[in-house]
Amino acid sequence: MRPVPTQLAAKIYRAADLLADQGLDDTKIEEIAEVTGVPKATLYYYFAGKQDVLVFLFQDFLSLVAGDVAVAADAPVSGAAGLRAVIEAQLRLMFQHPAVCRALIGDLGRAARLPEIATAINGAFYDPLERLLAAGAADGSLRPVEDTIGAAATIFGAVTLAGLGYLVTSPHTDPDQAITTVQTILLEGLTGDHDRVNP
Amino acid sequence: MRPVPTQLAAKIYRAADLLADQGLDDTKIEEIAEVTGVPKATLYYYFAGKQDVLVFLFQDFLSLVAGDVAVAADAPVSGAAGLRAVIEAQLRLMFQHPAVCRALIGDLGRAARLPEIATAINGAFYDPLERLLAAGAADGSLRPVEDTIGAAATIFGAVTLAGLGYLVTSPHTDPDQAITTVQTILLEGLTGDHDRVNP
DNA sequence: TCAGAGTTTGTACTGAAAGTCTAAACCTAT
DNA sequence: ATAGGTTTAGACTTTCAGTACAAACTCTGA
Repeated sequence: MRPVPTQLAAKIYRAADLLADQGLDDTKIEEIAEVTGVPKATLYYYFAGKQDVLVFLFQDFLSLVAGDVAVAADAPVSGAAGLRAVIEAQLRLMFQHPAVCRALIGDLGRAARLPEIATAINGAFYDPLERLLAAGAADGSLRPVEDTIGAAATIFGAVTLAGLGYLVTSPHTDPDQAITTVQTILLEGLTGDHDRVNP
Repeated sequence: MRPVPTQLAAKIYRAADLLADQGLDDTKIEEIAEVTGVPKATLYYYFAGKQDVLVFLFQDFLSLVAGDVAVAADAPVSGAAGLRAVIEAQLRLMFQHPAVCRALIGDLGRAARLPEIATAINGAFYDPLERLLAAGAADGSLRPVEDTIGAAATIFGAVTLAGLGYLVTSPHTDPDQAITTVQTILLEGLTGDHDRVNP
C-alpha cells in the first residue's frame, strides 16, 4: 500500500457504507470504483488489492480508537474510572464512525486473520484494558481478576457487540444511554443494586 | 438447500476446521469437496452454493444452542440463576464445537447478513435473554434495566467474544474457569466485592 | 521553458474459481 | 424389472480480481 493522499483517503471513505452493507466479498472492485469516483486502475496504483482498501479503512479508524482509548486509560484516575472512560471513548467513536465500524465488525473474522489488523486491535483495546484491570486491582477500585485475558475479551465483546447492535438496529440511539447501559452492566453487574430498587 | 442426509451431514462437518481457519472466501469449493470426500457435483446437488454449506453448519449448531439455552432459561429458578445457566450453556457448547463456532464468528458479519442465520441467532440468544432480564427484574434477582435490547446485546457480546477468545488463543482452557470469569463480570460486575478482598 | 519523474486513467487482457449442464451409473422400493 | 430419486465425472460458461501498458497529465527543479 502506497501512502494515501488526503484527497484520495476522503474518497475511499465513501465506500465504507457499501462495504458495511455487503461485506468485502460481495462487493466488486468496480463498485468501489464507482461509489468513490476513483477509477479501478488508480485503486490498484495505491492498494495491493480489494482487501487492502478495507485494511486502509480499518487502520485509519483503529488509530483513532487507539488514541482516544490511550488517553482515557492513562488519565490519573482510579482503575474503575479509567475503565468507564475507555468504554465511553470506544462507544462514542463507534457512533461517530458507524459505517467503518460496521464494516470492521462485519469482517471481524477476516480482520482477525490479517496480522496488521490483529496487532492494531490488540494495541487499541486489549493492552489498555489489561493495564486498567491491573491498575484497578492495585488501587482497590476493581475486583482483582486472575484471568485477565478472559476478562479483557469479555469487556471488549460486551462493548463491541453492544455498539454494533445499536449501530445496526437503532442507529439514532442516544450514545449516553448506550454508554450507561454498558458501563453499569460491566462495572456494577446485573445483580448490582436491585435491593435499593426492590427492597 | 435439500434436506441433508445424516451421513452427508457428518462428512460436511469435516469442512468446519478449514472454514474456520481460512474463512469462506479463501476456501475453494474444490477444497471443501476434497476434505469432506463429497464430490463437487454432489455438493451442488444439495446446497445452493458455497455459502449454503456454511449456512447448514451454522443452523445445525444454532439449533443445539437454542435447545440448551431454552432449557436453561425456562428452568423454574430465579432470573439471576437462569442467566448464569444460559451463560454456562453457551460457553460449554462453544468449547464442545470449537470449529463450527470459530467459523461462525469468523464470518459473523456474513452470518448477520443472512436472514436465516440472523433469525436463528435471535431465537437462540436474544429472545431468551430478554425474557430472563424481565423475569429477573420481576423476581428481584436482577437489576431492572430499561434498555433491555442494549443489555441483551452486551451480554451476548461478552459471552460470545470471550468464548471466541478462549477458542482461538487458548483452546485448552478449563471451561469452568471461562464460565466463572464471564458470569462474575456480568452478574456481580467488575467493582463488585473488592472490599472483601481489599478491606 | 524544458526535461524528467511521478501520478492518473482508459482499455484490453489473463487466469482462477464459482457455478451450470448433461449424461451415465447407481440404488431402492414396489 | 422398472420408475424415480441419488450420485458422480467432466466439460462448459461466466464472472471478476488482478495485470499490463501506453497515453496523458502534473509538478518540480534547472
